[in-house]
Amino acid sequence: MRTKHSTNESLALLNSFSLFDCLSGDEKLYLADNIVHKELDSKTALYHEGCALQHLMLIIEGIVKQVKRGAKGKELVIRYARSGEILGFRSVMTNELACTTSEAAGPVKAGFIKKGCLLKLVRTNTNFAYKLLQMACMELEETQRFILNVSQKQIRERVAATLLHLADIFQLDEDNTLKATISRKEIASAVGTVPESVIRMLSEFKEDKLIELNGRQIRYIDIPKLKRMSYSSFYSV
Amino acid sequence: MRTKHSTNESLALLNSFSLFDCLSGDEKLYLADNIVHKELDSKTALYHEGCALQHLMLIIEGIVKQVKRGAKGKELVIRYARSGEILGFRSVMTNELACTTSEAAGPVKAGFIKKGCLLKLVRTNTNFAYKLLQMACMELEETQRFILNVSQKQIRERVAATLLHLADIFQLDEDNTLKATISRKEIASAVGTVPESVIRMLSEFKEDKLIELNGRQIRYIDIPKLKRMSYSSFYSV
DNA sequence: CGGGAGGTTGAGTAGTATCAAATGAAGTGG
DNA sequence: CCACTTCATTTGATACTACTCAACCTCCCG
Repeated sequence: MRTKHSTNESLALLNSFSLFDCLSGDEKLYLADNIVHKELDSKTALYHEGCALQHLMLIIEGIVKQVKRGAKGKELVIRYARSGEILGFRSVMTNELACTTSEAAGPVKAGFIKKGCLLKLVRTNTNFAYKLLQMACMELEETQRFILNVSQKQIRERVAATLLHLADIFQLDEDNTLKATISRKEIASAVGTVPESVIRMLSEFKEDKLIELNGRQIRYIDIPKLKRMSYSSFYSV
Repeated sequence: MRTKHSTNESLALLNSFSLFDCLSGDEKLYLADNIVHKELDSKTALYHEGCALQHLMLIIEGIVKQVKRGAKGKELVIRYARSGEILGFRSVMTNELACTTSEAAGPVKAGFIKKGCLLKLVRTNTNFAYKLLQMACMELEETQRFILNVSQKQIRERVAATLLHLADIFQLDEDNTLKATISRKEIASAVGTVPESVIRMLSEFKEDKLIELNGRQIRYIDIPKLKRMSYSSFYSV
């Protein structure tokens, strides 16, 4: 779904992304005029693995789940991106195919910026290029930490870490309940395991009074203990 | 060990890195005057995890092993970088601490460029910033693929993939023997497992006539089969 | 010759995945 | 409102992978 927006609205949007701080007024105006706003229903894909991306995407509102498909079609959630973050710059920058699929986890408002439009700015404004570079580097570090997580930790620690990460991303309500209902299968994809293993761990955590479960609702009881459990996690800190 | 080099030598060096293609003559000159050449013995560290890096490092000759320390001190080889590649730009760009340790795998010649010197170029030459950005993005993709590898594949496939990767990095001699002798422990770190598991796999591979072993020497017999084995590997292709 | 480090092998085991079955929840259509 | 279907979740039993631990071997060096 594509919606119309005034230049002013688009400008305000740009100003809410620190990435664009370094743009001049003219540059912002140029960009603002070239942003297409879209509202996406839950589970709609912003782009698919294997496609050549033509746009950089700004998440204005909502959460976007970035997924990578592995052998046997087993999915792995690489990252949950939230409002203020951007998507697709890897493929846009390198001209290579997207190596992940991104889909809305819940209703999402996003801004699409044409590749050429972005590249023009990158090539004329060094500070902007520098800022993007920093972003890429930070994402790189996160990803490298993630490797240790998946390769050296046990399921118990990873489930704990994932729960904390989900709390951080989707937030908790006043009752300490996760503001999102996520299927066991999806949690498994984020942990890097199968749903059964997740269920067993959640049951254990419930037994140990770390969390309470009510259908898909998860209420966090003992967050400090979860943190200790996920020790050396890249999620926490 | 630090050695003196003429500006001309340094210039020639810069020209061998495609990264610097986009620099003007003056910029290259500036950089050339600010490169410190070092020759490092095997196992010498170029930098340590947890340090704030003050230099970008160019690998002029040799292989550098990038390692990350996990829980219980278990090491994981994130990457083998070869001549023509650069190290340390993540930390230099983001001002964050190095999240890996890099050490020479065999004798290495490297060029060190001061952080400030590099940043000056990044901030004045957009094409250069863009090029660095592309590099970061490519490394990001590799790292993401690596995640799938470690998280979804079995040891057998990962050992096969690692053998192929090692062959790619260190090259084979006319006898198809790996031009490097690597301890089982190090192979294990690259695979993400313990030495015993590596040994068992290597023995199996030997049994199946995929490789021949002679102490630390590995001779590759059936590379196509190894490739099939490591299917969907990020190393091969 | 003794000691140490790396390498190899085997036995035992912990941790996960797989498979199958039972339960529960959410429609759907009569 | 109730059967019927379908899908997600849960639980149990079992298989298997890969790690741990311990013993032994081999080579090298003092």
